[in-house]
Parts: sequence; structure tokens; C-alpha cells
Amino acid sequence: MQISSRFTLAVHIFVCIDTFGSEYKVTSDFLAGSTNVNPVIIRKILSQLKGAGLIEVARGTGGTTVTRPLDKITFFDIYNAVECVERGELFHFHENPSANCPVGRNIHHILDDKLFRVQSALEKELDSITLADVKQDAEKYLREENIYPNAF
Amino acid sequence: MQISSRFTLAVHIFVCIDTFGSEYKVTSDFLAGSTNVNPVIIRKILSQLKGAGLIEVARGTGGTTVTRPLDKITFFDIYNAVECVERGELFHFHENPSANCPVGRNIHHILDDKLFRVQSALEKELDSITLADVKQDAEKYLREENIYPNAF
DNA sequence: TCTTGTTGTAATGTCAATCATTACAATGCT
DNA sequence: AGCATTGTAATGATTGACATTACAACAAGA
Repeated sequence: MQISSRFTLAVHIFVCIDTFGSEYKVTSDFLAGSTNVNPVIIRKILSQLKGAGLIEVARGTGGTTVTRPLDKITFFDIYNAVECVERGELFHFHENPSANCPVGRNIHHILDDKLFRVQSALEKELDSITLADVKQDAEKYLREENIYPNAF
Repeated sequence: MQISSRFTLAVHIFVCIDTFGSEYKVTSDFLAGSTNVNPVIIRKILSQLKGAGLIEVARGTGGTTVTRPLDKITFFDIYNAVECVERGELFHFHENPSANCPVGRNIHHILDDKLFRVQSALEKELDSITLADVKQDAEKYLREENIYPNAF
């Protein structure tokens, strides 16, 4: 299985807030337009990001703002916020290995630390990338677009 | 989403082959007993492992053997064999970001290298763990069981 | 205070993947 | 030939993802 597109959507949302926030009111409809994803899905993600304290969403009036400097928000923060992985466990284990088999009743002992190492490697890399890195590249690509505005 | 239990099942299967292969004929029914998973599912996984050249399965007569020394089979080999991740892409991207939005039409450029880094970190760690490592721990736990055979 | 634009959320539906299960032809020993 | 086993198709239950409709709650401006 793949990690839910909620993750890439969430990052997309942050880029939009940063790029357009000063010029436009960034609503769920606005974001739905940019991502081409249903506004209700966007609101669900916004609600998760809000729950993690990463953004603030204005009820009634609408609009979204980021609560922290971008270099203080990592991919791991976002990944946790949008709950890409059930119970924080990357690997799905077969539920009931046989207690009658020596291998079956020890398979968790044998594998858990190794699976944890793999999961930690993923999480560590996620934690090494911040939205400031993303912003930097975003600005680079948007600038190049302005230099060659009609290139395609 | 989580990585399919096919992965942990496949490792479990290897441990069984190594532990019991000299004493028993390791059939899909035998493995179904140890894993507590339907034999047809086991056969599907065996077929994928066979397709990757990691094991051989005897038609008709039944039984499974490993084709290589265990230190030459990594978790990454198994992970690839059982196709836990579609198209090899760990992150599911939202399909059609808006071409009318500067962010929408650049989001792939902006994110792809970062997502690739994360995926590579996962794969590198998977590749650093071999079935020989698993065998070593398996023997340790099984030995401890024999020292305290009725412990629980 | 009424209107307007928006958020939050429930309800429903479609689709794809996982895993279980039944069934059976094909296979290769004995 | 008989037998245990593999390979595979078909069907079903369950779950998560994402889309969509609907509407109450909300905040601000007219």
C-alpha cells in the first residue's frame, strides 16, 4: 500500500498558504481548486493540521494561517498530523501466528526490533525535511516560471 | 496505510523453511498452520517469492527450499518480491493538481526529490537487514525456549 | 438583524486492496 | 492409478480512500 495522498495534499496546502496567503484568503475552495481535490477532503485535512497545532483556520470568515516559522515544521510533523499510518505502525503484522509453533509464537520477538529500525529510518528522514526547504524550492520553480512565463 | 502483512508473512515463511526444512516438508498447509493464514494466501506469496528467484517450490510433490544463502537475501528483496507498494512509489500523489495554479503545476517538481529521499531511506534500511540476521535472532529465541520449555 | 461566505461534520456512494474461502485442474511421487 | 500438493480462478467480506451532497454553526459586513 501507499502512504495516503493526504500527506502530499497537506504539503501542497502549506505551499499555497505561504505563496498566496498575503494576497488571497486561502479557503478550502481555493485549495480545492489548486489541488483539484474535493473541498470536504481539504477541510478534513485542515482540521487534522489544526488539531496538530500547525495551522489556524478561521471559522465563519474563512482563511488559513500557519502558526509557526516554516523551518519549525517538518514532514514528520505533517505525516503524524494526517495519520497516514494506523497506530503509528508502518508494517501490518499477520494477526494470530500460531502459539503451537515455535516460530509462530516467537515471530514478533524476532522481527519487531528490525521493523522498528526500518520505520525509524523513514521517520528520521521525514523529520530532516522542513517546510522551509520546500519553500526554497517552490520559490525557485515559481521564479523560473516568471522568467519564461509562456514556456511549456 | 500500512505495508501489507504479505511482507511479515514472507519473512515468517523463510524462518519456517530454515527452521523446519530439514525435518519436515514445508508445504503451504504447514505454513498456513504456523502463520494462521489461509493456505491460498500462502501459495500466492510463495509464488511471488518464486518469481523473484528467492525460493523454489516443488509442484506436485510439495515443499519449499531457499535458493541462496540467507545472508544474500535482504528485507528489500522480499519487500520488492511481494509488491507491498504500487509502482514502487511509497507516496501516493494527488492525481491532477491544477495546471492553472502556479503551485499546482509545480508541486511535483517541488516535492519529488524530497519524497524520493524518504523512500530511499526506507529502502536502504530494508536492504541492510538480511535473513541471516533474522536467523540469528530466531535461534536465540528458540534456544531460550528450550532452556525454559514451560515458561509462560 | 439579515445576508453572505465559510467551516465542520454527518451521511452516502464508488472504488481498490486485503485477506478468506471454495473449487478444481495440473503436477509429480509412490 | 492414487494421492498429496501446487497454481489459479472465482467469489465474498471488510476496510480505507476519496468524492459528493447536505446542512447546521459561525463570523463579519450591509
